[in-house]
Amino acid sequence: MSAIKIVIADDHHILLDGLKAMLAKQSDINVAATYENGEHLLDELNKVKPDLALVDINMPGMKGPELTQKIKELNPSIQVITLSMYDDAVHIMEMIEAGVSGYLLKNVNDQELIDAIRQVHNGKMYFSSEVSEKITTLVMQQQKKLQEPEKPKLTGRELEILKLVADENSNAEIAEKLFISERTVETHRKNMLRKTNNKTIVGLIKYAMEEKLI
Amino acid sequence: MSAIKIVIADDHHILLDGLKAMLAKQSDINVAATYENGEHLLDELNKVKPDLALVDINMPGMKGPELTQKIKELNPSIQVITLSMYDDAVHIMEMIEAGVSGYLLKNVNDQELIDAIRQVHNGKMYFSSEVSEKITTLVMQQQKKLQEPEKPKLTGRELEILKLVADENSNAEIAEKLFISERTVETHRKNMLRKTNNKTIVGLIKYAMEEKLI
DNA sequence: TTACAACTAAGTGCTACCACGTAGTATAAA
DNA sequence: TTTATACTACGTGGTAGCACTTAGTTGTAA
Repeated sequence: MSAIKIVIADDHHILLDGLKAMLAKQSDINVAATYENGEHLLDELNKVKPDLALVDINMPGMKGPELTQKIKELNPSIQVITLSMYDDAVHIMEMIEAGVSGYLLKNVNDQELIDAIRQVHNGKMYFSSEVSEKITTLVMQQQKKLQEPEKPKLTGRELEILKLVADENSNAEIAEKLFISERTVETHRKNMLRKTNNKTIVGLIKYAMEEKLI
Repeated sequence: MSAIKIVIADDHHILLDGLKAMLAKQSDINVAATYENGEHLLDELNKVKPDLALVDINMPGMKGPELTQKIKELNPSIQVITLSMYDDAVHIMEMIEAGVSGYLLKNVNDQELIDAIRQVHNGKMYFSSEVSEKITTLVMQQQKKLQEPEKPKLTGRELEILKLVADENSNAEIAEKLFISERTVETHRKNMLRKTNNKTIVGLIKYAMEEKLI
């Protein structure tokens, strides 16, 4: 079986040199080329024809998600593993959506990186443990959201009145400002309380602030 | 003038190797030792007697701030530069408080790192531009805070009542729960309104949420 | 020992808000 | 055309909250 041909893009060339040296020691891995940015990697992609690309997530110019997408567009059979210093949900999700097969944090050790490369080359996916945890949490949150009853939507008029209430206007003042009857203002308040499952205006204000409505 | 004797602690040994190789090329810099964690560095500090320590901020075991403090305790003349992948205010401030002379992000290029080492060795401080910006912002926020009228402080009892109010308890319910008179509850509410410059409970709840009191 | 802050408590009267019900009009969706 | 939603509006009655004031007790700082 021939060596896994990989290319690397990382603007941090101290790391790049280290990676290259370390991976060169592996008989089943062949570092075909390294690049300091995504554009150069893309330029040579069709010429080099790697099996796998190891890309930094945060480079000057093209960022990880965009680079990954472009690699996948040019040749979907090329696997992409990202090396990231970010373990937050946003970065992870962006990269997964872009089509990475692996997501490693930059504090990864040699063996784990090599394992990840081999595993991804065998058609599996690889995420370091911190990243896996984040993904699990995200999936759970997503499911929880789906189970939750959808949030009550306030109408435009109701929001208008809510803002005035939050501004410490009395019902009489609101009625005056909106040229409507004080009764109407009360009706709107009542409807909002019902929709948001609150007993008093206090709960409504808390709801509004949590939902950033005011 | 003799070479600057430095030691490096970083658990990411790919980076460690790269750093060592790169710095070794500088005639005025002598990498005396490298360590994979802070404890080892401290153990040998008195033996090696470096001029300057380059430390990672996030290592297994002892973290950057603690390590920096200990280095400074053992020998205040040793300068510390940290290499961090975090550019947030909390990490930066912790390291500055711990006594670092430089704070560089891990995407630093060779020349900037070398410049930083030389500059810090000459008794100056060095922060990479992103870090400087953060510090500037922080200082400005601090000054703004000082100019602002100090926020009214609510007493413990008042906070207790505020939380119950925010939980949609009526004054009567609060009185019952706290074994005090309803009058007293009213007095506390009134005092809070006065202190926070609010007319109604709505403003007080908004204040409490903004200040994360509830 | 004085002075102050915090917590407690009370009286009185007003009114803003709430509960509950009813209902007409306009607009958009089915 | 029917149905649903949003917006409008009114009545009645009850009460929670607010304004304004005064004041005793306790702990602590000066």
